Parts: sequence; structure tokens; C-alpha cells
Amino acid sequence: MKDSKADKTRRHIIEKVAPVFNKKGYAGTKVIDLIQATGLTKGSIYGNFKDKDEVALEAFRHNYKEVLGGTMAEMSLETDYTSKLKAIPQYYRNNIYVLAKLGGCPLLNTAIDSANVHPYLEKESVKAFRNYYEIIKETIEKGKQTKEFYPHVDPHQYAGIILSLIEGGIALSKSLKDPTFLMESLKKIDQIIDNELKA
Amino acid sequence: MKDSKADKTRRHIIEKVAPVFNKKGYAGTKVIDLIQATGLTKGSIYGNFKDKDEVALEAFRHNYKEVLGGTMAEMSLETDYTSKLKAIPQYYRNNIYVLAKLGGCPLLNTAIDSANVHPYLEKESVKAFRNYYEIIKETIEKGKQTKEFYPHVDPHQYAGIILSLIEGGIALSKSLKDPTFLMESLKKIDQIIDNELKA
DNA sequence: GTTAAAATATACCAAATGGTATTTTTTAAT
DNA sequence: ATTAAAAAATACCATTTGGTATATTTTAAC
Repeated sequence: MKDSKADKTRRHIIEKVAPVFNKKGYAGTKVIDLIQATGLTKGSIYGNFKDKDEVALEAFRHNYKEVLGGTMAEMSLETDYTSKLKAIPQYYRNNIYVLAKLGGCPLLNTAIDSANVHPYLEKESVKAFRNYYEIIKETIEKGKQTKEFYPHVDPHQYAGIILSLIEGGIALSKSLKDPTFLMESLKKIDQIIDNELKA
Repeated sequence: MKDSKADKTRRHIIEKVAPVFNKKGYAGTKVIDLIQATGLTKGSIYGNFKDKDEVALEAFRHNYKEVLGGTMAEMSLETDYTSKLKAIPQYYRNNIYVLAKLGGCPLLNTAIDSANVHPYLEKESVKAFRNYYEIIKETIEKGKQTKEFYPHVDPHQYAGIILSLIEGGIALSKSLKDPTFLMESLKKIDQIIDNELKA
């Protein structure tokens, strides 16, 4: 594992800057914000990154990895597909403070504030969003294969509803400063899994 | 009704600029975008508005009025509270193209991309979001009073779930360019009303 | 139709922004 | 410990941005 000074600095920049981009968006984050967040100078930042775009892209990837990685980690602890699916809302319950400190879900935030402003970042966010959706959909599909879920269950439909409840719940809780919105959405997801998917 | 040339120009600016702010966000919308969207010059725009902030604020109010007004119009056509509540998803079904042309839901978009970037606009979007939530909540409360809905129904909980499904569904459909996400969310709302609220 | 006021357009400006060239400091191989 | 390379800081720069002062055109009251 190569870990030069430059590698450490790159990581340091990405980690410090990731929540800033998530909170302020691409256009709203200025180079001065990067300087303040990292405690480094402009020269140092531009010595390690080509331009603001590259920093934004890496910051988004970092944020997305945190959410996806966290979810996948919880899912992989379970064996049956009901539990795997329930690990998703559980991840958000366990990490509500992480999401708050990050400034909301990077998937939703980046999808919305890179749209029509930063084509490359927008594409990346769509890719990530689709990836997350596919993971949920495939979990439902596998649960059907093992007869855990009803055969008539539509994986696309339920993956969409689950994701909508999560993203909508996070956004609502953040905007209205009331965590119960997200909590109720997550409870609803559990309920849907138990009452509508589980055979 | 006063309707001077300036009033017409103000309206023209707001109408033309409203979708731009909704798509690009506050920080992402530059004065040149306002010039291009309106076909006017900088002097004309600044002759009618104090600054970019004022244009953004009025644009948001315009967008919000469109969504709120549209929803309220559909709701007021109904008499019972089940139908009033179902008028909300129905509004989105009927106006999916309006939302698409606008660039997503102004409530969600503005909440996310004014946060940590434009305090005044952020406040305004929170106020609007809360207002919309209250309307849904009050409709559920009134339905309980008329015994249309079960007495054990929690209006806060269900208003949050309905709003999460709507906002999440719009965001998902926009990002993944697949209107079925929103459609399935709306169908789910109808289902919830029929199976969990209606006594 | 004339004219004063209102509205719009043009020309200009200071600050902010993203980025680069250069100098200084730090790192690590010898 | 020396020193060449790597990294970081400083100083600089062009462009963009939001905004204003001024000139021109349009409106509408008489």
C-alpha cells in the first residue's frame, strides 16, 4: 500500500471537504471553503488536485462510499433476505447523527444540486443512485427466489418505495429539523417488509 | 388592480426565471442566466428588483404557489376527507409534466440547495415545507373528527409518510429518469389511505 | 402631439472567484 | 548530515460575477 505524504494530504482534503460539498453543493462551495475546511493553502490543494471539479467528484465518492459501505456492512451481517432488507432502515436508525453531521443524504443532495450545473458530477450521482436502487431491488429478487417473499411482489416497485421513504424522510427531517419524520419512514419500511413482502 | 408596465415586467421576469432557479439552485443561477431566460438586459432586471436575492425569493414563492395552489384546487373540489387526501397524489399524477418542466419539486429542491448557502431563502423554503405538511396533517385530523379515519391514526406520522413518498418519488424519478418511481409512490399513498386510514 | 416620468438599455466598475507561477519548506534517500 | 525531489505556501493573474451610474427609449397623462 502506497501511502506517500501526498496520499495522506489527498485523503485529508477529501475527508474534510466532503461534508462541505454535501452541505453547500457544488456551485455553493468556493475555493475559500476548501481552504478553511482543510486548514491548507490554495497551492497545496491545487498541488494535489487538478481543479475544483476533481475535488468535488472525489468528495462525492467518499460520501457515497460512507453510506453504501455502511448499509452493505449491516446487510452482510444477516443471512436471510428479510433481515438483509431490514438492515437498510436499521443502518439509518443507527447512523442518524452521521447523516445529520454530513448534512443530509449525499445521494439526494448531489442529485439535486449538481443537476443542470455540473454534468459530470450529475452523471456520477445518477450512477450511484441507480447502484443503490439495484442493491435493494436485487435483495428483494433474491428473497423471492428463496420463497421468503411473495412471488407476486414487484422488486422495482418496492425498491422504489423503500428508497423514496428513506430519501423523503431524510429530507423532511433535515428541513423541518425533526428526526421523527425519518424515524416514522423507517418504521413504515419495516412494516411494509413484514406485511407486504414476507410470505 | 394596478398593472403598470413595471408590474408586467416583474411578472415576466419571475415567470421566466422561476424554473431556472429551481433547476440550477440559488448559487448555480448567475445573472447571465436571468438575462438569457427573460430576454431582458441587466439594467432592466435590476431596475425591477433590488438584487439577485429578491429575484430568487420571488421565484421560489411563484414555484411554491404553483404546487400548493394546484394541490389545494384539487382538494377543494372534494367534500369528504378521504377524497381530499387522495386529491394530493392525484394532483401529482395530473401534473407530472409540469413538475418535470419545472425541474422537480421546488419545496425539496430549494430546501436542499439553499441550505447553508442562502439563509433567507432557506427559511422561506422551510416555512413553505412546514405549511404543506400542516395542510396534509390537518386534513387527516379533520378526517378523524368526522370518523372517516380510524381514531388511532397519528396525523403527524401519516402526513410525514405521505410527504416523504411524494418528495422521494419525485427526486427518484427525476434522477433516474423513470416516472414509474413517482407513480408507484403515489399508488402506495392511495393504498395507505384506503387500508390504514379509512375506518 | 407634447412632455415629464417611468422603464429599459448601455457602459462601466469593484470584488470575488478559480487557477497558476514561483518561492520556500519539508521529506526521505543516500 | 547532505541533497535532490516532493510538497506546500506565497504572490500573482485573468475571468466571472453581482451590481451601479448614466444614457436612451418608451409610456401615458395632459
